[in-house]
Amino acid sequence: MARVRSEEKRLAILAAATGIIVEAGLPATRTAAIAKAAGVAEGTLFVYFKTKDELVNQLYLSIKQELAAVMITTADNSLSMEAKFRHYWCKYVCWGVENHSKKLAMDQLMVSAALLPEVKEQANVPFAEVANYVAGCIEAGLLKSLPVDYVLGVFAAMAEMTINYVLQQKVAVEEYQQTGFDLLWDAVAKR
Amino acid sequence: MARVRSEEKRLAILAAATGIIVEAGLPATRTAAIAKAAGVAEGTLFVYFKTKDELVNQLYLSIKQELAAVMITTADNSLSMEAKFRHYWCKYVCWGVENHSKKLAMDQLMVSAALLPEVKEQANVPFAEVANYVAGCIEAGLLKSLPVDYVLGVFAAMAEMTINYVLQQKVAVEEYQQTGFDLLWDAVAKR
Amino acid sequence: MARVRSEEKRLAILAAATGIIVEAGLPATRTAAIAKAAGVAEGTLFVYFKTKDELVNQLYLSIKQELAAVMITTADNSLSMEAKFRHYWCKYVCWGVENHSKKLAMDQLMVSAALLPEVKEQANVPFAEVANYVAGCIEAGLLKSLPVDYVLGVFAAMAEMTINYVLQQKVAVEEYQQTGFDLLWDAVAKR
Amino acid sequence: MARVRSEEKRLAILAAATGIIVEAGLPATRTAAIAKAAGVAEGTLFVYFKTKDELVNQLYLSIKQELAAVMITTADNSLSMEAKFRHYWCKYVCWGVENHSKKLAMDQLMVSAALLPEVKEQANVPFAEVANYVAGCIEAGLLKSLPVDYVLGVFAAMAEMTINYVLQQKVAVEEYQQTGFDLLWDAVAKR
DNA sequence: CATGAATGAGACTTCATTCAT
DNA sequence: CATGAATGAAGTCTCATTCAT
Repeated sequence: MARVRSEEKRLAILAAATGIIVEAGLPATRTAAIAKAAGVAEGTLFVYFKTKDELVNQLYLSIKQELAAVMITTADNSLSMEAKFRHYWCKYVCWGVENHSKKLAMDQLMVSAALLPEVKEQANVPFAEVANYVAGCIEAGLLKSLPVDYVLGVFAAMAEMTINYVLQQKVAVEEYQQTGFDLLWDAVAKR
Repeated sequence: MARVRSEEKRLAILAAATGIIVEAGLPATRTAAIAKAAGVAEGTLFVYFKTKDELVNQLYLSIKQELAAVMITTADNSLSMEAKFRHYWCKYVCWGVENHSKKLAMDQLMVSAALLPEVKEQANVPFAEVANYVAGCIEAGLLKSLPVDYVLGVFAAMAEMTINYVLQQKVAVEEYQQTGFDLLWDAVAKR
Repeated sequence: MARVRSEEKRLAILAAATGIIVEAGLPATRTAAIAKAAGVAEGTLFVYFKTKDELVNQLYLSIKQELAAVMITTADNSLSMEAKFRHYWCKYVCWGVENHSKKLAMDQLMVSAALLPEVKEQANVPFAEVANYVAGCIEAGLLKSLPVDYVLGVFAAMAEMTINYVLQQKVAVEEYQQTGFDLLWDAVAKR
Repeated sequence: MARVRSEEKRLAILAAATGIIVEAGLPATRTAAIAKAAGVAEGTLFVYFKTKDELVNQLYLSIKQELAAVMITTADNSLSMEAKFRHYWCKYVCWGVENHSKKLAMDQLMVSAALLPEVKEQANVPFAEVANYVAGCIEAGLLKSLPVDYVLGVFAAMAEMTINYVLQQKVAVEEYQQTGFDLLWDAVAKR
């Protein structure tokens, strides 16, 4: 990390980057445009992020961490297994719908060659709790006997798809959050 | 008469582009590199595609059309409804696993700002038959009462996810083709 | 000169070049555009003119020769000295107004680095008669004692300027042909 | 504070462009060559001029403004009408002879398709005073009753021609400055 | 000879990054 | 640290010319 002076500026740059990536796509996102949108000089951006690639990686991390926080820190341990599953699902979908830009920026970042594999891994660390929880559900016979990663994949794929559907069709999030969960549950729950 | 434009060269360029996009990512894919890999001069690329963006759009179209052809032209009309659903699924997943490069290139193309909305739409035309079929299944009470687009979304999301899983985990496609379909069917079939 | 087959095609190319040079300017005039406008294939242009530069030089020559022909071959030897001077002037101005495109193309060609000095000289040969005539007028005391080239320069400058004025102001050529000649005569005639 | 944009560099670029345009012609003038001759990096040229075309237009403007300044700011209001006319003439011709490069560059710029009509117009604004003065001379009966624009056209055509003659024949400017003015005066003055 | 696909040098311009102020 | 002018490598695309058909 570069010499950091103002966390506020760092966040402004990340936020500006998010917006421009969504509007223009990552390859067409110029550091100059990010700087301008963040209200800092072109050179200042490089005080906070050594390179554009570092900015991309940091942005990825920050968004993933935010999502993890939303899903996990709000989880109530007193919930039943299915209720917790539903909790994770709802938080994911709602976050995506409410943070449209961050979600779309993620879509860009995930296919970027600039994204380092180690950062990708690091970004998954906060989700370990979800993975553990799913593993528990499988062990408990609540979910089908499948690899944890596959179940997580189904979970994420359905969530992403549902977010996209809600945003594109401009339907109410509540309805498809419910419907989507029903499909997901039917898919993965042991009968 | 002068030399005639060769479809062979056009395809060589598209194939070369696919490979390089997968290796380097779309933004880092240089027209010079594509031309060289296709075995033509740099200028020749622009004889076949006016701009790099047009090449990108044509590549998107060609891959989508190939997938549609694989799914649809092989479908047997004598199949039962569920069997046809399974047929579509298997063809999709197998095509993705066998055409790893094209699948990964698509992932890049789909988030590209160069991809024109009209081309995106055009690429969906050949899939109309699948959509009609799904609508029929819903009407027949075989599938849950959901919007056709949502079911198609679930179908595609699960298929893409399964392809990725097979490729990343290097497991046998047959197993997850089967497993994946079971999940999908449990998710969307009316009980 | 290249292998010539059809004089008709050669002239079509020169005519097409004239038009496009006027519309787009010489640097923006593409050989492909000339060929298309002339109704021949791109390669055919190079059968008639080895290079674009040769085409430019030939075009310059052909226009200058046409102007010379118009001025000189129509001159009546029975005319008085002043009348002949006026004849040359009128023919020049009228030709320019009636052959707007050729005149404007000349303006482009004359400042082109592609125009060879030897061709420039060669283009002046047909005008020798005018120069001789002017020399005679000076010797005869009709015109001021000035270098022939300077008088010719004044003649050409005034003619070009008058042509431009008529074309830009869209006034009648007859009026300024007359007015212009009066100015020219007052300028160069010995009082 | 960062480095400040230097007028010096801007002028160096314009001067370098002038020289290369004269040597090579406008179409063969490369931005890389201009930058090198100006002693700046290739990219720097585009800090001062967004495009090559803008550079061309700015150069045209700057030369025209310099000529206007030379002609007008040195004019003495106590001069008689004819003397002022002579003053304008002499300044024009001398400027052209002394600033050979700028004069030749202008010849290239004037026929360039890159030159915007609005810039052409803007370049004429500083010459309004000359036009007004000529109008006054006509009204006062000193000059023939002709449109102001036509008289200005004759003036410019004769001046340009005289400059060219002096430069090509390598004769003394003083002589033809005088001779030229006499011709011009005989041409436009009322007898 | 006529055609137009093929060529590749080279043009203009962009943009991440540096560094003088 | 903040600024934004300066940099120059590198990218896309053009176009005069060649040459297979």
